[in-house]
Amino acid sequence: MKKYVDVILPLPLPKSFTYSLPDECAEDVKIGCRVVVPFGRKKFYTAIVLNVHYCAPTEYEVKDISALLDASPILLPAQFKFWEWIADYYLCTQGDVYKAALPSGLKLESETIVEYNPDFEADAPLPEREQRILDLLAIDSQQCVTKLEKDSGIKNILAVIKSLLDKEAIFVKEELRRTYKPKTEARVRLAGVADEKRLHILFDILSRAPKQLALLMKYVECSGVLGAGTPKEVSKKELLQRANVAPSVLNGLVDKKIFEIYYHEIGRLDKQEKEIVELNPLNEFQQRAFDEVVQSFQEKNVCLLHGVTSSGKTEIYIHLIEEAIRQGKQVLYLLPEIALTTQITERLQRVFGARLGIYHSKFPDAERVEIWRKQLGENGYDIILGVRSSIFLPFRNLGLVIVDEEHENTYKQQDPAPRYHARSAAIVLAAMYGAKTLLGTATPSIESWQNAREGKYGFVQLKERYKEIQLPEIIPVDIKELHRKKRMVGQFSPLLIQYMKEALEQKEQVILFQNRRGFAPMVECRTCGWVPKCKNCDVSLTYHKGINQLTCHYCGYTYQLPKSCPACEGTELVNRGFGTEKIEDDIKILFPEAAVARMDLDTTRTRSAYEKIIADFEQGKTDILIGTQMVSKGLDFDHVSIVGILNADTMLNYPDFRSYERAFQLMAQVAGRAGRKNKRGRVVLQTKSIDHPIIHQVIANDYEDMVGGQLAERQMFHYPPYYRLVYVYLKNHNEALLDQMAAVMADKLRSVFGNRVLGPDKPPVARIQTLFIKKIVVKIEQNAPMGRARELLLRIQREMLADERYKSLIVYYDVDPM
DNA sequence: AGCACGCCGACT
DNA sequence: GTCGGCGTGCTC
Repeated sequence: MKKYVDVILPLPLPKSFTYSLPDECAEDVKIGCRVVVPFGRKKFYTAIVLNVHYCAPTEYEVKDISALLDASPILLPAQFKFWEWIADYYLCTQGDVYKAALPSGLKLESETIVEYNPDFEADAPLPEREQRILDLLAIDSQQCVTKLEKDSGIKNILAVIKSLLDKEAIFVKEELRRTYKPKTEARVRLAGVADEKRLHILFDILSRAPKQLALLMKYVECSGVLGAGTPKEVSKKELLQRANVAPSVLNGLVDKKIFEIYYHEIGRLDKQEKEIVELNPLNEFQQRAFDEVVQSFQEKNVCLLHGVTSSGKTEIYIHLIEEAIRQGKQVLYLLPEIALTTQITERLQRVFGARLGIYHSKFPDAERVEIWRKQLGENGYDIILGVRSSIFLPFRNLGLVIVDEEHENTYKQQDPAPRYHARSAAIVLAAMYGAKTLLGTATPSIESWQNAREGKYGFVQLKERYKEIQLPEIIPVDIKELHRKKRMVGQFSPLLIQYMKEALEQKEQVILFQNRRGFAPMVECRTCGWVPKCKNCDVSLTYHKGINQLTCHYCGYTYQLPKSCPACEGTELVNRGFGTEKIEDDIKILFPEAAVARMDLDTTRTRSAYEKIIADFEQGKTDILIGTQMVSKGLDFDHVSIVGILNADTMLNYPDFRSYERAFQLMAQVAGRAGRKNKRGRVVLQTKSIDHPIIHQVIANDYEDMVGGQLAERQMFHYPPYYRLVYVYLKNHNEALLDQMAAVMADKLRSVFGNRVLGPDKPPVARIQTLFIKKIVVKIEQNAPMGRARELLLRIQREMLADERYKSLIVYYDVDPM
């Protein structure tokens, strides 16, 4: 009987697709295996088998799968359940989840390759664009479409290719791009027999080639080929190193057919055993917190650990991990992207050695593929330390999930779908495995705080700082007043400059913090006030001094900086706004002697760049570190005596219901970087709103006061944690039609959800790549059944799209937006 | 998503 | 009159 499979494709399509299995692989296909399938007219995708059955579809013609990629599943059954939950809860497709979950090395896609036909002779001169493609193909006869498009600069390249194809000037084929290559090592062995007799003959032959002879001897020594048992394998690199000869010597021996080179597949993962140190004993307060956490896990699945900065939360995590491993369980330790530094990885590596695996988006993809594979087997890592996406890794026996810095909003994926929150998803994942979740932070998110207060989560507090480091002194500076009196030097108050001077004189370090949000550097015409904007998106462009270009932060499009203003022809285009780059320039003028480093998205593109900035600062090579929120995360520096918060108002004025909460968290975290073992640190907090309650709460480090105030507001205005939010985004090319559709959709929503619906509104960025956007907010009571609300939302979406007039509407959701 | 088909305006 | 623009629909 013919066998069929239902598969998930890596596309935002709501349903699965059915393919038939050719007889050769009918027996071997299992749920969770990857298969290559043809989809649409020419494309091939890697799909995941969801289901194997004998039920022949009748509505359409079924295609065969093209290939089976796995002998055994690469997804464990528990993961399917988890994917389903994510797709359901966050209102996206399983294909969206699949795309986010697997490292790209496991998702091969086909690519169209264009090949030149050498027999082609043109009857007539070709159109210019077609000729241009052929000229490119003359250089390299086989190229992929994307490359040709880039090199030729032709916009609608498909039409040109189709025309050339009709003339039989070119051929096309679909090829699977194999992104994952196993790492191999070149190894050396003797060609032919390797007994003592032959070796003596070889020694004689080489008597006049001393270098080659020495290399052969070294090989004999390394491989133990004359000893008993099988000779050891010898890597080329190691042999050359130990014999201390040039590669040409080895090549000579290969040419003489004495040696041969072969390649052996090796893993990329670090296997070398590290020296393992004993756990640090917990101090009295940590021990008490540890016991309380263990206690709370007796009754509750989730526990919130609220520990002030530098209270040694990590040490408690380490002891909990140790405990979980002793019980034969696996641990997932989540960190926000920016906090995953060498500091924490080294600390864990020292204790857990090779039992620790690290999963980070800045690691090479091939390495992530290998970690995935290792996790599938029986001896996966005991601990995975990773970012948001590591919740998708396979686990056989998960026992504990730690979400460190749980308040961090980078745990929420913004774009593209799935727009999931790794904290919430991790709690669900843990529950599926019967595992426990620990949320740790110095400044809990209001949601988690509320859950703890209501008894849904356990709650443990740790109020004593480690080694009695004092909390820093926070000094507010009213820059509104100083600006009025013209006492400010650029972005710096006299007090901050004075403190910085003192610190630098005493060889102490300084951190300056400038929130990026709302403060991107822009260019403005001094004469008419013209500001360059993106031609696709409704945003002003950001100026990057390093590359002297303007970039759109939404679509990534770059522009040359115009020489004169296109509106008034004025030539004075000035820099507006104070990004970290501008501050760096000013500091270099104010403190020419000081070594300055900047840490923001631009300077930390690569993992090594990021680590270098931190290492330099740690080792005192840098005196002043200027940065965005990145500097606030989980870094412990020993010689920072001054922290400057340059402008608190950018955080307070952000138009978002979470802005006060976030401002408090950010400032509290940044302030926590100041202070050393024997000297109290100082934080200069510059603000124009000196009387703002949040400023007072930061100065007093009064988290509970902040929460109290915020909870009251959230309850009054119907926001989380009392209500769940769902943002409904609507997109269309036609602005007028979009407005109309948004109004209709909002009415429909109001007819079911009543006054829980807000909008439609224009979001801050109302147009992205020629698509106009509208946003409708739906608020749902925290204790209302979410499943029912989701059904209603989806029903209304179906109704809209069923209408002849509205079928060009694009709808997507952001559940629990940040 | 990505690709083909089909309908409209600006050019030879 | 055709070429090439993009809106619409379908993919097992």
